Amino acid sequence: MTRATKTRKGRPKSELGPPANGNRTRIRARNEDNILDAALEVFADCGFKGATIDQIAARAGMSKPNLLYYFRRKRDLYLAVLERTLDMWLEPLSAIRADGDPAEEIRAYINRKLAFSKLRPTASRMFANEIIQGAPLLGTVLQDGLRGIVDEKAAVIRGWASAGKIADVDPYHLIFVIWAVTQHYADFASQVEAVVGSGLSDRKFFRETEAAIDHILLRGILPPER
Amino acid sequence: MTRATKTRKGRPKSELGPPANGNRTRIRARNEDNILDAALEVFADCGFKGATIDQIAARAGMSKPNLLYYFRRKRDLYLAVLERTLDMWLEPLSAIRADGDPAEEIRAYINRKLAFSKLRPTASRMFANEIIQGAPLLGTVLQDGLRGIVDEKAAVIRGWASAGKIADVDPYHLIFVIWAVTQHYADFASQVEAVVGSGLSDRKFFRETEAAIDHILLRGILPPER
DNA sequence: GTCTATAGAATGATAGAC
DNA sequence: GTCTATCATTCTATAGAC
Repeated sequence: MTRATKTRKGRPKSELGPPANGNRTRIRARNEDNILDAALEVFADCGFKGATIDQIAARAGMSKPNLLYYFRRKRDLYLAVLERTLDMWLEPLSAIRADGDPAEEIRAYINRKLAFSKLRPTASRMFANEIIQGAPLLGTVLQDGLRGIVDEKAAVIRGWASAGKIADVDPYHLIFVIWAVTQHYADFASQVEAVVGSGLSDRKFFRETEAAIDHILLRGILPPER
Repeated sequence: MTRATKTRKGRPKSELGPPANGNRTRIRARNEDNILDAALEVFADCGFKGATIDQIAARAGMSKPNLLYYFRRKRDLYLAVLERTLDMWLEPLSAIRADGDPAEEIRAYINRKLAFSKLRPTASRMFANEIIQGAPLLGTVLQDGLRGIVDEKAAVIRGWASAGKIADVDPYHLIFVIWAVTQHYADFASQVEAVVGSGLSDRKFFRETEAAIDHILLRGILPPER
C-alpha cells in the first residue's frame, strides 16, 4: 500500500528533457552545466530536502519551470550532480600505483585527496551530506563502485606491509584515516575556520595543513628519539 | 521585502511549554526525554529540514500537537537536542591533563573520542550535519564554546612539542586530525559498513580500529627500520 | 525553449474540545 | 496534559500560452 513506486519504465532515468526530434543544442549543454553548478552549491549548503528548486533556479539565472524542463524532478538533478563529481572523488585512489615507492605513493595519495578538498570543497560536502544520512538516494550506486576499487588498493597496501616496505597497519583503516583527515578540511571547514580563522583556500594554511598531515600519518607524533 | 524576521520577542527562547502555574511534573521530564531521544535519531537521519515533527512525534509515541506542547517550534527542539549532547562532545578534549605523560594523554584522548563515536554515533552525525552546512542554526553557540577550550589544549600540546616530549607538529592540526579520524567512524558509518561490512558496535572491529588509529597517529606508517 | 499560472501534496503551527 | 481538526504556508511538479 505504501511504497508506491510509480511508473518506473525501462527508460534511462535522470536524463534529458522531452525526447527532442534531433536537437542537441549548445544552449542545452550550457544551461545544464549552469544548473548543475548551481545545484551543487545549494545541495551542499542545505541538504537534499532543504534545497528548493526555486533557489537553484535563481542561482542558475533561470525560472523554476525552465529548470524543470532540463531536469524533470529534483531527485534527478540531485543524482546528476553526484554522478558528475563521482569520478573526481575516486580518481586519487585509482591513481595509486602498485609498482611505485610505497611511502611515496601513500604520501602522494594523501596530497591528491587534500588537493581535491581544496579544489572541490562543495562537492566533498555534498557527498558527506549524503553519506552521513546513510546514502538514502545514492543507494548502492556509490557503494558498489567504491568497494571494488578499495579492495584492490587495500590488497596493494597489504602487500607493501607484508614486504616490510611500510609499517604493518590494516590497509582499510589506513584508507579510512586518509579519507577522514583530508575530507575533514572541506566538510568541516566552517569549524576549522571558527577555530583557527583559515581554510584551505589560504595558500599558507594549505601548505601547513599538507605538511602536518603528511608528518602525522607518515611519522606519527612520538618524539624522534625513541 | 524578503527577510521578514517576524516577532522576535526578548523571551528566553527554546524553552518549555506554557508558563505553568507551578507544575514541574515527572511526566513532563519523561516526555521531554522521550522527545529529545526521538528527535536526535530523526534529525541525524534526515537533517533539520528533512525531519518532520510527525516523524519525531510518532517515534516518541505521541501526537504532533502534544509534542508541540513541550517544544513550541521545530527549531527549539533542534537546538535543545544539540545542547543536550554538547557537553559530551567536548568532554574528551577537556579531560586532557597538562601534567600527564604527553604521548599517553594524547592516546587516551584519541580513545575517549573513539569511544564517544561508538556510544553516541547518532549525536555525532547530528553535529556533523549541522557543521557541514555551516552551522546555520547553532551559529556561534558551538563555535564560541569550542574555540576557548581548543586554544587552551593546543597550548598544552605546543608545550609538549617544545619540550621534545612529542614530535614538533602543529597542535591545531593534530586536534583536527584526531577529530576527523575518530568521528569518521560514526559520521560515515554507512560507508565504512559498505566497504568492510562492520562498524564500531562490533567489539572486534572496535578493537582493531582503536589499534590501527593509535598506531598510525602515534607511530606513523613508515617502516620501523628507517 | 521559456514563461505565467496553478494544481496538488506535505508540513509547521494553532484553536479549542475534552 | 492530550487530543481532533484545521489553517496557512511552502514546495514540487504540471498545463498551456507565447
